[in-house]
Amino acid sequence: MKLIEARQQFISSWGAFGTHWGINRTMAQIHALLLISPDPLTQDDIMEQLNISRGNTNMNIRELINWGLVERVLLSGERKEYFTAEKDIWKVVKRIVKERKKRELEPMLQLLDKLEAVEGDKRDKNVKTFVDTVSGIKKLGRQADKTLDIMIKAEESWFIGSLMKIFK
Amino acid sequence: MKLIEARQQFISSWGAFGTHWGINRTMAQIHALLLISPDPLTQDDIMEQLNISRGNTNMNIRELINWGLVERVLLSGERKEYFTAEKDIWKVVKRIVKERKKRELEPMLQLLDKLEAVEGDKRDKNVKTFVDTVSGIKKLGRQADKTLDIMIKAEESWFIGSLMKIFK
DNA sequence: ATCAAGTTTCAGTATTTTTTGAAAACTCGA
DNA sequence: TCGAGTTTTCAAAAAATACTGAAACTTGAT
Repeated sequence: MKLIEARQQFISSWGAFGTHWGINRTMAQIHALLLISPDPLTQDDIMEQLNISRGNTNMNIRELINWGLVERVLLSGERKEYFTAEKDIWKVVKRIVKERKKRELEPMLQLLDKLEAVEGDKRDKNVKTFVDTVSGIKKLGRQADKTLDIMIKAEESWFIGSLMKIFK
Repeated sequence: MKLIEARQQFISSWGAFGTHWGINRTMAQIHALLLISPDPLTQDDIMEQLNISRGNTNMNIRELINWGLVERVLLSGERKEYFTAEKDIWKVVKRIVKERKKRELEPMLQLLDKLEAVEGDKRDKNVKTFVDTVSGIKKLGRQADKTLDIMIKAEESWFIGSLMKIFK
């Protein structure tokens, strides 16, 4: 397979992959493109390579910057802004985990705390089932929260090494 | 907070949560409703409680059954089908992990194997960056794959216990 | 202060995804 | 075999989401 074809396939699969995880196709594709580009790219480079409009490109780059996956680079003597992606995949994963934890897991746990304190007699099976379900999710959620915290701080080598030992 | 209100909030948040993870709102809400219902429900119960159409209800229940999160129950003497959700959250998580691994992670790893073998000279920095990126993702992906396999087989108590010891 | 290069915004449009509802198909007792 | 009760399908409609392109804005050199 030629490089040009392989790049195309990587970008398109990364886009499709993203959509299964609540990330929009274009954002994932821009990320993919930057991941496999040795040098920083301009907005125009990205527009041209992915065949998307200026507005779309701009919005999605901004979102990637919010997620901490892409950064602006200013090349001396250049007026244009360049963009580059973090290439260390372990760092990328940690960033994503950290953001999603903050945006989704933590608010969910807060809500569950509130819901667990529902009024009512636990002898009512509706109340009992509700409280038991909420408690169960909360317990596992809290555990996940702690585990992810440690993962976020870990070095890749340490992380993989530990897991290998622990998990058989 | 009254039970009725708490249930409503749980269902609606679970639905919103789902949409961030590539799961459609209705499917997540039906799952939520079944999780907090002590007894099996019929299609009509679900339609009524969530205010959705028969077709929508039917398709999403079927999808939940495909995921192994919900099962049909036949009550003796009843013509109607009833549905119930697995209540053990650890089992639910394992099922979801197992399915998504099969549907998404494994195909991605296969693709990466193919892409890594791209033709071209590694002294070309475009080739080098591409291959390095793909290899990096593959390496982490394989690790995740192994780790998730072990998690899928694990008991909740063992899992939490181990993590607690290892991670601090 | 002006201008040109570059960036951002956002109303309108297009696309994708989800939902509806009615018809078809199925199921089983009489 | 019939038919009432029930489930399933799917074309069309609605809703949600993403994308475009042109105007507004920003920046920095002259």
